[in-house]
Amino acid sequence: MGLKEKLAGLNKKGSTLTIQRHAVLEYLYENRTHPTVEEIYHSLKEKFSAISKATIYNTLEFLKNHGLIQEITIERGKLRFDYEVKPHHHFFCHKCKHVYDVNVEGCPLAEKKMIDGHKIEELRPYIIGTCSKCLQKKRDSR
Amino acid sequence: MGLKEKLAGLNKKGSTLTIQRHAVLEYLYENRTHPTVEEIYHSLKEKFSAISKATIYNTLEFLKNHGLIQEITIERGKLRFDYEVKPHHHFFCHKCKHVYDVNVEGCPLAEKKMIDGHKIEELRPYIIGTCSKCLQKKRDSR
DNA sequence: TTCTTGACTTAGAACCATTCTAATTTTAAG
DNA sequence: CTTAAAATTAGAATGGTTCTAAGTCAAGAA
Repeated sequence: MGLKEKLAGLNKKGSTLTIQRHAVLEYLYENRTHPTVEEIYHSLKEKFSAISKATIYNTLEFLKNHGLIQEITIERGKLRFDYEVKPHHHFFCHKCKHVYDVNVEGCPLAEKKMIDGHKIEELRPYIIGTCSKCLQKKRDSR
Repeated sequence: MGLKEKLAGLNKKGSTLTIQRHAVLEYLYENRTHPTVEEIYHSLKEKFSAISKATIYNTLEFLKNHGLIQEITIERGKLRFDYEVKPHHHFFCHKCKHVYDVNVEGCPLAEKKMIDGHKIEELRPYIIGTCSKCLQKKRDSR
């Protein structure tokens, strides 16, 4: 979904499209690297020197609850966020700490609403390993 | 794999099977509820009043590196551990905070070693939602 | 057995990501 | 313009995890 479309969806009664919210969503739109909260905060701090970390957290929670962004908890004790909400797998390289999107065809959970009587609300298919770049570095260093 | 088998594997040179390590592994063997570090610590504290939290963390790391237990990072900012290391999906209920094992047949990643040039070392297929018990409670309260 | 060395454990401090709080500012509605 | 609700802010508080330095234990060497 485009940025304008998502922004438009926020201008409904009960919610306000503030400059801060606009900025956070726009940042995620432009940076598809699955940034951490810290990264988002530091970048926005340059534009909006008064912005507070609490606002970043509040805004990310707000955007998530409106289904506009996705939370990623792939790395120990650190939150990351993704502009793309369509279900897809994430790969985390424990060497360089990068998160990659990966496409997995034929996931049997893709369309499921329930499993074992539990209601499925969100899929978080995480894969941990060493990414192609780090594998290459290891080869080069031999 | 049985408890005795795993314990036996620890009595090799370079590593020591201490009382604490034995206790942690045994606790996980007996408690398949995907306990948090805090839960493990509190329970073992009753038996071994001198045991330290650092030991719990060290031991869990140690057991994980020996492939004897599995780390679960399904809940924001909290580690959980699982005696079972065979790949299986986990379901987290955001209402009651319980983690359930679920069996998913036909996962296309099950046997894969690589994806997009990245080396797969661990699968963490997490599902978030509302569990059957919490769904039932909601129904009852209407 | 005793000695020595390295591995392990301990208590508590430090760290750091996240959440909370209270005050202030902004927005929307009347 | 006024008012009330919502949003933002700075900084404190929280809480899970990691680090540190000191002490303890275990295994191999003599």
